[in-house]
Amino acid sequence: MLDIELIRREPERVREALRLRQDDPALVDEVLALDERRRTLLRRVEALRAERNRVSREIGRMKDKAAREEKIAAMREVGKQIADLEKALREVEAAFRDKLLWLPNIPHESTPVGADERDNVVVRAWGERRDFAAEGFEPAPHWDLGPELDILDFERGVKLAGSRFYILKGAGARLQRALIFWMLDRHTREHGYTEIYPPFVVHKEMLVGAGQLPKFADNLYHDVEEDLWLLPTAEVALTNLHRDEILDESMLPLSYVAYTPCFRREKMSAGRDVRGIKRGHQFDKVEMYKFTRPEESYEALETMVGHAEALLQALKLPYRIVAICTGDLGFASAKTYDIELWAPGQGEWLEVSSLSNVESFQARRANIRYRPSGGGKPRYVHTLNGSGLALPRLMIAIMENYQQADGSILVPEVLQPWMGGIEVIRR
RNA sequence: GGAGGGAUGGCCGAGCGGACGAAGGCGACGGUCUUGAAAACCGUUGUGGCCGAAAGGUCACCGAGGGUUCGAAUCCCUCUCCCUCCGCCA
Repeated sequence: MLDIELIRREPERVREALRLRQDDPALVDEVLALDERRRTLLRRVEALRAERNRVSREIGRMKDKAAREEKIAAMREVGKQIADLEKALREVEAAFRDKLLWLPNIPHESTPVGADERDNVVVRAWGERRDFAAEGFEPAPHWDLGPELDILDFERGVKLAGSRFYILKGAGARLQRALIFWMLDRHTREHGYTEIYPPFVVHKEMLVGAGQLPKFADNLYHDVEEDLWLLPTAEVALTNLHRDEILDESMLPLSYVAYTPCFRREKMSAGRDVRGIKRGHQFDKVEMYKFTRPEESYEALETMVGHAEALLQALKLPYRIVAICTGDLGFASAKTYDIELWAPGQGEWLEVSSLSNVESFQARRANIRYRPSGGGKPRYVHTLNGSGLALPRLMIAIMENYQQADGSILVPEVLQPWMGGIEVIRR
């Protein structure tokens, strides 16, 4: 959510932000019009309430019966007016808040300007892509390797839950578990994160707080009976950990990491990436999350990118870091880096991590503030989120990059302690 | 799922229709005193909105949402959460 004062003060800046995102800037003017109506009504209601409060206090002290009745009758009228205005105000306020929730974040000045993903900028790359031609064989895609090795079963996944569901089996399931354990260990022991195990379902308000609702309702699963919503990412739970709290500045920065499954309906991606495990309705992810002071959030973003990179370097997987341009930027984000891995089998770059500084966008929605050490008014924190890392795509990259000519897959060295002695996955 | 009890400021806790944004205590902060500290004493100590250049004014918030009333922390209704007992269950 954006600061309404900023929108009032610099509407053109907000309109420009929407244009940069390829969104319609008219939303800004709708918000401003509602804000104006809201304040007009507020002033009128409050003036009447002030009068009622004043006269009611008088009535309490009055002895003269007739004069008293007269005042009560007058206030009864005022009460009716107040009730009418309050109803109008409630409606305008609801509309105002709703509109405000549809406004995306303002891109940071360092976010590259561009229309769509073609304008994203590769900021650096690490590692050498393996030369399969020199080794004399064609790398196979994971959707062939997995079933061949009996570690991946698409048919039975579909049988249980429909398309876009799959089963990991044997060494495949174990490899994913090894990755989760190993990543959590690195983040908690070396990168200073506190591990969190959250509920996998949350109240609707948590999704509003994190920015998924109202705009992305299509992509979420929810339980109608209890109105509980399945996490599309652990970010939703982590954002709301400190909802409605005023933190001490000395507590900041707070760094959390959580492993959770993530659930997405993928309605909007129907027909895209249907092969393999790249885009499922359910996937696992280890998520990093930080609450920082505003002054240090951009530094924290770079640090967090480093934490994700450290994992890929340890896994010896070649990757590149991409700065997402304004036209491709996520709704809540001011600045985002994606980390992409090369998948030689299916021949494409895979996004295994998306790391964003959303500044105070989520903090405003979820009301997360901190008290400056020197005293003074509470201020909104900045929050950052980043995958560290997403499992299916990491699995794809490992399977396809570590495959051998005979169809077996080597287990990356750092994972071997977690694999119970398995060094090579073979039939 | 059934029966009963509860939810008040950073914490504890009073208030149960009229000057209550809320007694009292604790904690925290500032001051007096002291070589320093403690004790004692004095003072300060919530959040948000609206109007205003500011000073200040005003509104709202006593779990949440409705309602009754001239007036609600206090009365009524609905919901949520917590506690105790019973039932059921990984």
